[in-house]
Amino acid sequence: MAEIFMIGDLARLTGTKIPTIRYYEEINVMPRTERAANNRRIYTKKHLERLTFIRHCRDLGFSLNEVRALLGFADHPARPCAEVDDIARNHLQDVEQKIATLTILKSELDRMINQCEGGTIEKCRIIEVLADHSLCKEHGKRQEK
Amino acid sequence: MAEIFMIGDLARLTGTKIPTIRYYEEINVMPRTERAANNRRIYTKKHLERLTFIRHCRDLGFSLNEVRALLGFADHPARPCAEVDDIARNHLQDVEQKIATLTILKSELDRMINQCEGGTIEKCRIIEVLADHSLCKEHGKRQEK
DNA sequence: ATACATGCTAAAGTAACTATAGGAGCAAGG
DNA sequence: CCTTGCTCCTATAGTTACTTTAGCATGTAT
Repeated sequence: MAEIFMIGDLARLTGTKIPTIRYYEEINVMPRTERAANNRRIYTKKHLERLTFIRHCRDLGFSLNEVRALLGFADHPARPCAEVDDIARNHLQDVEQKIATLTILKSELDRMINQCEGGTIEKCRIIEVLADHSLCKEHGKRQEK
Repeated sequence: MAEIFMIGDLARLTGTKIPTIRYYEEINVMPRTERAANNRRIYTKKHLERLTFIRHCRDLGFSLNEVRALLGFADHPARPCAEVDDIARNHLQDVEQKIATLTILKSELDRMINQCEGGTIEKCRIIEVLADHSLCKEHGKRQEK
């Protein structure tokens, strides 16, 4: 039995705003769907999965272009590995890089927060750390792509 | 002796593009400065420090509005720093969540690549992993501000 | 029958820049 | 003296990934 969803259902189930879903359709990240007699979009479980996938990727910091590439994997599961291997490795590197950067970021935030003793701003280490680049362990490595 | 800087100096010293500095001025994150006879912006060490602060915040993923708030705090050293702490803690949570999910994604990519030995990726679980809502601890809280 | 929710399209607005066009000021080289 | 090259200026448009608004049609509940 084919379960069907309206756009609002997808929105609720994935935590995406309705115009965003329509936007994804416009830029061909989500496919154009069938329409009901009243012109409303009709979605299936496949669409729900695809949208969930897209949103997770976005949450993880992939650009929509990267998401398009990742969707490429999902869309052609039978493609020979050789064609895909490269892309996969690149994405892995991407992910590793992101984890690394976020980990550094986390430790800085940790450090900042722990040094703050709840006094006044005058003595707030957070502000101090943010103001003084030399207190930052990692520098010179701004902007990835 | 008052050291002065031109916009290009600030750009070099902070790793910011020149149009970005002008943009910061336009949106009042950086102040309007004095101009030299030839209409060029003149900056001082204060400006350099402020820009460094801003860039550091941005690198750590704070929005410009958050930066504005942080700059406001920095300007009022006598106030309690609980609010600063709050902004930082919220941000830390975000970052921790992202690391957790990326780590799952990484192991999935690892697995995909290792399993790929000249065959096909019939069992591409990547979409399942990323489409699986249950792997996402935090949901319903997409979109912070 | 009349709210009120839900859907549609099209267009404009937002954040945080980045890029492009066109032009001025000034030092050094031929 | 003139041109080349560097840095600066303003103003405008483009980019990414959405969000908001306007105006209207349809569907469901009372």
